[in-house]
Amino acid sequence: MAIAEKNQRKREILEAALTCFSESGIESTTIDHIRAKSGASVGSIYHHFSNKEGVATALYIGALEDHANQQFALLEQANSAEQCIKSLVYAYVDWVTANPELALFMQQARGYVLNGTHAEALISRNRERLGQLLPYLQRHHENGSLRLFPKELYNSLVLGATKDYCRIWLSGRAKTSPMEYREMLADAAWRTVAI
Amino acid sequence: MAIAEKNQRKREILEAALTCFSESGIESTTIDHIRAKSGASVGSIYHHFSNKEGVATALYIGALEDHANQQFALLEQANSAEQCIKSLVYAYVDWVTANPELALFMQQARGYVLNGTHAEALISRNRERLGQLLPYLQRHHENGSLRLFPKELYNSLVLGATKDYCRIWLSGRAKTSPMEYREMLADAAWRTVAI
Amino acid sequence: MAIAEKNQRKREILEAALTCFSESGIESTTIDHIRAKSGASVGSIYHHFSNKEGVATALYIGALEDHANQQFALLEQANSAEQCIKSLVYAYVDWVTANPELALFMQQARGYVLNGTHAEALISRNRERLGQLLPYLQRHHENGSLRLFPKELYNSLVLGATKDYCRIWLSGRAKTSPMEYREMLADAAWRTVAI
Amino acid sequence: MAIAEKNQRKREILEAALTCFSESGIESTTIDHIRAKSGASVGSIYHHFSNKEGVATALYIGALEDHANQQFALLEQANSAEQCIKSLVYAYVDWVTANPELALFMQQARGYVLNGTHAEALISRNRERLGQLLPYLQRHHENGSLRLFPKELYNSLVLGATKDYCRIWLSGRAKTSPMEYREMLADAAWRTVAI
DNA sequence: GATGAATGAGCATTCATTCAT
DNA sequence: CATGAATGAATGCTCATTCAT
Repeated sequence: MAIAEKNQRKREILEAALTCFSESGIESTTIDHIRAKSGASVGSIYHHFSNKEGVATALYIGALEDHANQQFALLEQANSAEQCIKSLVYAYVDWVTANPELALFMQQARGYVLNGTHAEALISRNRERLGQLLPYLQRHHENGSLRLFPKELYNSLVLGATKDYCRIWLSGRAKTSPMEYREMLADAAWRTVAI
Repeated sequence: MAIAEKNQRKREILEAALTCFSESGIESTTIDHIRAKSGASVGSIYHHFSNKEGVATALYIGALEDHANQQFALLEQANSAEQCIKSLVYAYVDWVTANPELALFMQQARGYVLNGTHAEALISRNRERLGQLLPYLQRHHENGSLRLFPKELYNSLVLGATKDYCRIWLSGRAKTSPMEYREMLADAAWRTVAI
Repeated sequence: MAIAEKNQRKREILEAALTCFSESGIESTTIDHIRAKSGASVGSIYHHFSNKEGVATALYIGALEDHANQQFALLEQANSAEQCIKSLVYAYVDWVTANPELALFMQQARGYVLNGTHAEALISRNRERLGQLLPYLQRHHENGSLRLFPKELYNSLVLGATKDYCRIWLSGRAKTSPMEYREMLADAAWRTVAI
Repeated sequence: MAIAEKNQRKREILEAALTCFSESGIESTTIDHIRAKSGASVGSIYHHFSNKEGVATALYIGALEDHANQQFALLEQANSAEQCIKSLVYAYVDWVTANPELALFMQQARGYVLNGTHAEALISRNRERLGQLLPYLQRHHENGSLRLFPKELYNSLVLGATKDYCRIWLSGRAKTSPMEYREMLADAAWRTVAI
């Protein structure tokens, strides 16, 4: 379970919220839905999270953290440029298929959360995470095994296809799990950026 | 302008709605916002479009049509597998950079419109359009110049990176116009599916 | 009736609100109380007044206007310093006894309305009204028939006792109508500021 | 400091409440505001005072007591009708300028506290206090140095102007401290009721 | 005495939609 | 076709109060 929260009540609320969000979308989910599904009272929800936005943000940050951790775990085992690139695809596919509800939520959440009060905190955190990623890749640039691309294009080239298919799958428009295309997507990613 | 509507009042409403939608999101846009921006009355909006959903759907369908037309115009000039694949990228980049407001709207709209009354009509229309696309590609499959992939993966492999970067650009997280990366993205797409 | 509003619906709402406000206080009156008493719908209330505060402000301004008009009507008939001063007391007593609900409301409203969005408009309007009052009094200063006091003290010296008794009467703590003490209060006011 | 309360925690709560009340009004002040300002916990507030109303009432009664004491202290030194009347003004002005926060609170509190559970206790206490006042004045009536007025009008005639100006000053609408007008107000009061 | 999590009735306000003119 | 007043269900949120620890 990607929702790591010690306090039981908070966890119950977050889990209920996640289900509601991924079933009906964030904006269509009402506090009362979350209340009904979580068993907590309205007041309790507001006691632990200041806002509906607060609930979404807590979920969002937790998921981001979780995904980043798994990504780094895989990256650290990679010994070549190829393994490195493929790790990124693996990490994405693995996380999405392991947490489809959260993954679906994350797609809607960006627009919702990034308009809220916590936008700046999130953006700086994201930058930081990206900064941690770069050293891994740069190592291989120097070896000459990676094509040169504008930095801002890299992520899209490596993960674009994977993200797109995952999105389609999560929305129900494709039936086959990304897991089955894991290698294919990793190969394609590597082909895209390899010399 | 991608909004082709002869009736002036209807066009005014659609244009106002588009601006509102892309500024604040579809769900956060109220009929009253559209009324204020368009200069039409509430009653008039409901007279021309039966619904808020009706406004969004009209916009959505018009944009889809427009994009498809441009896509086919480019595809018809393509003489090789490579030109064919690249045309798809070009068409996407060109349309998005020419209609950024509409493009932003389309991303949010899918979720909104596909829950509404017109969902089925849209889905079948989409299938149809995809059906029109296939002959172009199949021609080249038979020539053996394209890799074999599961059909449902094709779109993501070809357009995934492009769509991802466009999304980032539209959201303001990247500054460089996709237009500048048009060739790079087209090359990458071709490299991904070429033998 | 001190509520002069041509639009019938608006008047119904204002009258209902006044009754509620003077019965239960402004803060304790809910929009739903006003809705029930006025027969209008919630939406209609918000259509005509942007706010609960908007309702209170409309009432407040209307009452202020009405009282000021009556005050000037009396003042214009006054030919001496004494008549002038007494007119102010008469106007106050007459208005309060003629509009006890409104008068009660005005006392609570000051604190409520003057914190809201319209505070500044009200303050400047009040200053203006006070400005119109001064010429009447100054005429008599020059005749030497009035004691000299700091300007900011004048109002309290002339009307303080009247206001205080009216307040007590409105709150139910005194039973005798201020109307019965009209002359006594006017005499006292005159004695306070006369040479 | 007019808040005399031996128990430190209770005093902290009362002082915090007073500040909140006079800053934002009684109804707008929440238990949580008081909690934050006092440093006590919600539970602690409810332990010491059974209610929000209980907090306000404690404050109200304490202030009433304090003011009454000062009033009698001055009255007892008065040897003539004139000194007696003026003492009442002095006591009022002195107390208000010494305890502006409390004074502001008292004005709002009447309406709030007199609707609550303790209303009757307060009213009878007030009557009692008024009863204690009468002998002082009656002494001078018999001497013929005071005008005859209906009993219920007396307080307003003597203190009306003073109360009114203090109210204006407390609300910030007048800048000059009542202290500076102490003699003027006392003279005016005397002129109003003297033969 | 102290703490703060939990409760839930209550409230102001929003907004899509209808309909008489 | 156009207008905008009217409707009322729905929603996010507040806050006094209780109570287990």
